[in-house]
Amino acid sequence: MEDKNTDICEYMCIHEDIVAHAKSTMPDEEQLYDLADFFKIFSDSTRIKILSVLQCEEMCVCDIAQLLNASQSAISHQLRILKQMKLVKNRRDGKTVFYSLADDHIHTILKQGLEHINEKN
Amino acid sequence: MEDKNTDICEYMCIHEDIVAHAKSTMPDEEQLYDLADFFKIFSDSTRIKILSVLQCEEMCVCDIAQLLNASQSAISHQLRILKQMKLVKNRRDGKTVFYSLADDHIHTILKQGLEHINEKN
DNA sequence: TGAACATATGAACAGATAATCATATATAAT
DNA sequence: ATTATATATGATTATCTGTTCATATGTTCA
Repeated sequence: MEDKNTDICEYMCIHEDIVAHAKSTMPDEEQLYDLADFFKIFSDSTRIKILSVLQCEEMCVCDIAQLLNASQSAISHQLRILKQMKLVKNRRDGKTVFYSLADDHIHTILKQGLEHINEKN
Repeated sequence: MEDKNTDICEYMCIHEDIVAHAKSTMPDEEQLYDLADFFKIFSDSTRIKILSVLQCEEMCVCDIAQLLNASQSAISHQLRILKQMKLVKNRRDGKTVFYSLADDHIHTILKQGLEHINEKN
C-alpha cells in the first residue's frame, strides 16, 4: 500500500514550497507508523475495558471475562496482545493467572484520552 | 458482540469482592466505547500522516496526496473521515480545497503519543 | 493416576476497514 | 458551451481484526 502509486493524479496543483516545507519538518515515517500502531492498541473496546478494569488491581482471566460479560477465550486472546505490546504483565498462582498493568504509563494515556473526549462537548 | 454470552466459562474462580469493587469503580461503559473510537481515529497510518502534515500549515488534497505518495481518492476518503470526526476543517478557494487542523488539541495528542512510544525504549 | 479446573491457542468465520476504480460534482478558463 | 482541473464519492475488493469453537496445556486435588 505504499509502493503502489498507480493513479497518483496527474494534473496536480502542487504548491511546491508548501510541500517542500512540510516534507522537511515531517517526523520520520517509521515513527508515524509506530504511532498508529500505538493508538491501535487502544482502538478496541474490549482491550480498553480490560485496561480500565486492571487500573484497580490485578485480576484473573475469569474475573475479567465475567466482569466484561465476555468469553474466557476472547479475553485470553486480547490479553495475549496486550502482553505482547507490554501493556500488561502476569503471574501465575496455581491454576489462576493474574494480570496487571505493566506500568502506570497506561493510566496516564487513558486519563488523557478521556479528558480529550470530554473536552469535545 | 455484547449480548452473546453463549460460552461464558462455567467453572469460574470469580473473586467476588475484587469483581464487585472493580465494577463499582469502572467508568461508564459508553465512555469506554467512545474512548476506543477516539483512539481508532489515530490508529491508521494514513490518517496519522495527514494530521502530522497539517500541523505545519493548511494544505490542499493534491499536495497531501503527493507528499504522502498516495492516491487523491485515498486521501480524500480519509479527509472525509477526519472531517466527520471534527479533526480537520476545510475551505474552498476556487477549484482547490484547503484542509487544516480543527484545533490544536490534535497537536497535543500526537505529541503525547510520540512521547509515550519514545519513552518505551 | 485421573478428574476437575483455569488458561492458552490454532483454525475458521464474520464484520470492519482502507484502497482502488470508475465516475460524479464543482469551479475556472478558453 | 466546452474543456480542463480539483475534489468527492459510491461500489467493489482485499486485507485485517476480533470472536467463536474446539482443543491443548498446565495445575491441583482426590
